Amino acid sequence: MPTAYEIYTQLLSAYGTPEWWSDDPFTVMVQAVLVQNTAWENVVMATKAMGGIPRPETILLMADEELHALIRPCGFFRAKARTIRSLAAWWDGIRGDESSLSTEALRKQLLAIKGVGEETADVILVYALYRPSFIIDAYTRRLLSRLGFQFSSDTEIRSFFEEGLEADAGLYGSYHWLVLEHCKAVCRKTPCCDECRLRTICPFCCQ
DNA sequence: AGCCAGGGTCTAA
DNA sequence: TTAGACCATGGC
Repeated sequence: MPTAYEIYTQLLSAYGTPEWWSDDPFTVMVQAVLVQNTAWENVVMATKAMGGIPRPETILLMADEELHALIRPCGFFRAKARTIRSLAAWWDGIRGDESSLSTEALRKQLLAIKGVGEETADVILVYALYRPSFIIDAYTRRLLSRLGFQFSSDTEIRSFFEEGLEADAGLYGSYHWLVLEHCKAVCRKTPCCDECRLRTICPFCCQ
């Protein structure tokens, strides 16, 4: 079985240096909510409809109906609008002094927001706040499963990565992005080829 | 037509 | 503490 770092280097050599989500923290927060159980293309659609993700202050001034209409293509628009509003208020309040808070404290605050679960909290911590908190999503679980790992909980998966890697937000962000690149290319729910069944990371098959 | 997409909450047992 | 229902839309 490969180590967490060996998986990373394989992905890196296969897909090259990954991109960062966005340099604007609030954009990451909003898009992280919009993409919940939704195809990324729908998030792009909504982002364009808004002419870019608005500032938190702007979101807070919008009527529900307006916000609903803008994010409708992403689905679950009532719940997501509420979550985005909560995030806007939260970020508007602590922006600037968040560096004095520990990663765990920030994570706890994020999880206290309705509509923000573990994955979304970790995405925000890594890509918006540059804190190392490993992101575990369906693709991560699927890739590990294909590689032959049998974890019984996300806690175990988190330990596998966080104990096998430097606690570095840049590394965690790159890792998550690479897993995404890989799974979009080859790791669908059903193994798509013999290479996948053989538990090999195969970036070159099954487009 | 039905399934999937970078989830999360709530409820029941 | 875990499983299942539910939330909503767009693409294929």
